[in-house]
Amino acid sequence: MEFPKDRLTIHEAAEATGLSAHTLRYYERIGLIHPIDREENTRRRYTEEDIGWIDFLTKLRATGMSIRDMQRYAELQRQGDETLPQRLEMLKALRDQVEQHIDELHEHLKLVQYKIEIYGQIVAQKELEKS
Amino acid sequence: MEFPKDRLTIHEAAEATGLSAHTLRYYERIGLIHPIDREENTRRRYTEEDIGWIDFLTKLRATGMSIRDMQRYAELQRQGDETLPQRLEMLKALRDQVEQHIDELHEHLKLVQYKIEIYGQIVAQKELEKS
DNA sequence: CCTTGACTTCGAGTACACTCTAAGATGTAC
DNA sequence: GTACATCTTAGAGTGTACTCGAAGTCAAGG
Repeated sequence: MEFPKDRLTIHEAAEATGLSAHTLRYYERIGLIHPIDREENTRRRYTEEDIGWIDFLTKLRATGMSIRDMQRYAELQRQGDETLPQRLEMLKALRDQVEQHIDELHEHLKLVQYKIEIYGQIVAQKELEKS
Repeated sequence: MEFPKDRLTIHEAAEATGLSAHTLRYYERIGLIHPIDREENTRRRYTEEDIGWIDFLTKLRATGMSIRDMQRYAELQRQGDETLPQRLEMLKALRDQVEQHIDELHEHLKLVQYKIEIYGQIVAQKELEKS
């Protein structure tokens, strides 16, 4: 068995974040995640803070931010507090994009909903005719 | 010059739909669009109806529907009215997906907004200190 | 000690959705 | 009728974001 662990193995981190171990290594390789500490051997051990950062990344991903932009954001983050204004700008741009995307989805949703109603009526009508 | 045209060339169709001529041919090749009529020569001429269908496709795309699913939908459409129930099901599934996606975007937007506020305060504070 | 299995790196492979190119045919302008 | 632009097809190439595989290392259990 192991020691009481406040730090997660790569598979536990994968479990916790919803990413695969492959993807976690990939993200680290391309600089989205800082080099994770290795404990007592060559293997990665993830802290709660690491998991928090990865969760934030997956949320950025889910908003549609590209890997390239996430790399840029992570790089700024590593450079410390003097990059706060740039990060703020990135987040504002992201917010605007996401809001626009949501509006567009609502627009398209209306059309889909309209088609559902039309098709639904026709299908219901045919059901009636059959009986 | 040409004859009074109620039908669009591929570039006019591209203009009208926001897709490229390349993409229009590609969509036709993979069966998203039925074979477009060729008028007086070998060249495609798009009707208003064609444009309408392509607009619908781009809206489906914009909701996140995959090319594969759009192929399936287009195939059902070609098979005629007896496939209405299946198409209805696809649209309902799409609607649910899009609604879920919008909810998720709202969730992430909240986080981004929160960060913007925090970072905004810190940045504003630093501005004050400088002066 | 030796097997088993999970970890490591790093480069190759995959899926998706285009996007472009080459080679040839055809239409339009002078 | 001869440039020149624009169309055609089929197939190759691109960008993005993973995803996998091979080959090697390491650690615990029997």
